[in-house]
Amino acid sequence: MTSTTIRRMGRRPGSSGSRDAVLDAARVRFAEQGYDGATIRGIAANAGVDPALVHHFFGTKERLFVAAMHLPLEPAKLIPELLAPGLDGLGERLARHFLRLMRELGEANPMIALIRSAAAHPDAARMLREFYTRAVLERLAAELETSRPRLRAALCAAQMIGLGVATFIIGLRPLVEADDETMVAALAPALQHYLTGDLPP
Amino acid sequence: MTSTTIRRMGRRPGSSGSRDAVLDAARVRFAEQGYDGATIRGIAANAGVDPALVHHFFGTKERLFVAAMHLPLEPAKLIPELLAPGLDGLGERLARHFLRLMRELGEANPMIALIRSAAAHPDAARMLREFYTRAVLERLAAELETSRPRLRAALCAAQMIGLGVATFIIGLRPLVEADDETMVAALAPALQHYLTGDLPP
DNA sequence: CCTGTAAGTCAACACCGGATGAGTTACTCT
DNA sequence: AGAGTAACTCATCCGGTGTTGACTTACAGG
Repeated sequence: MTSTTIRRMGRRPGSSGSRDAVLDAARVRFAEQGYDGATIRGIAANAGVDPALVHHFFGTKERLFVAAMHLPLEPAKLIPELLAPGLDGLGERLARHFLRLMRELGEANPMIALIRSAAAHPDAARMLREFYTRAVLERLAAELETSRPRLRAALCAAQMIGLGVATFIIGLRPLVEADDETMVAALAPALQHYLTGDLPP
Repeated sequence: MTSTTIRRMGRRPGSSGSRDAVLDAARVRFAEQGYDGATIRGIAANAGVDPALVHHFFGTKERLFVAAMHLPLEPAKLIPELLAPGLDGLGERLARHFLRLMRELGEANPMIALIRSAAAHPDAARMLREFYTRAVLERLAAELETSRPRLRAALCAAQMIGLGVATFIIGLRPLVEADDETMVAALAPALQHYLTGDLPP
């Protein structure tokens, strides 16, 4: 696991990419263990670097966390793109996009990291809530031409969060083993119902 | 917060109920902070008791956890009860039961505690997975007369887990504020679709 | 009454993780 | 070439945690 590279004092020749190595390692460990579970020492070891260097770059564990969690997501582009073809089939497009994203992010999945961290760390919960509310919920609500758009967006979010938790954190086998097409077939109608189905006023 | 009761050495006269106080406090703190976040000292303080007494009763933090997490659920009774009236309306009955359960459990909710703990603690994830698989999924699968019953049960679980996380851990406002009837109207058709809708073989 | 046992406290240990400050080496700019 | 700064390591501190062992007080059974 920890590479047995020889360490010496002082700066290395050339550009080392240590900063990025730390960020990558942080993403993986935060995703695997959450904010509290991940340790600076562990992240540093994965990055092949002294723990103090992490502090040199990022100051505190908290600042490292927010630096590592910058999502590779552009809701500002994504949402109009998903909405463009209209409300018909939106549930399916959402399901497909979500599943693809989960697969692509792999073991350094910042969404899983945030959920894991939110579990024991109210600040992370707040980050997640505020990010989602501002970046997704409000934006989607503005473009969804239905009743109670915020509630609908939140219901979709809950479904996708639940899928992530059940699959990647709890590891329920039927979900882990299901292929994407099956999941799309299962999810799309439910999401579509949340988005456009009848709701009491 | 911490009561300023006078402590003295040795056993107290009468029956103190300390053991139960510790269990109650443990349920609350584990639910609020997860396994790692909750501390023996904190639990002991809430119970108005010395930390060492917790060890005296339960030995280790882990054993306290499993003692505190014994769910007030009887899936063996619950599932036949929900299934008895048939597949029609099962989604709605499930939704109603789940929402009522969540409300009743309040701040000492062991399900939230388990999810929080599972986030950073693989053992808790395993507990949750095994409990759910054995007590709910297999039992439900045995009685659900549809295709792919395990996947269907897991999809329902994912939806309910997601609702719990989004509402109680992340705190998405539209979900926190929605009344039960609205939630039933939203959830029931989705759950019903998971249970009896079309799925690829 | 007396003895074992359970309930209860206190003080301390050992460990771990975040943080710090000093010291070292390399790049960059003038 | 020289000075300043950034990258880097080492040793250490400090607080918080689970856990332990010794000790004290009450209860229950013979």
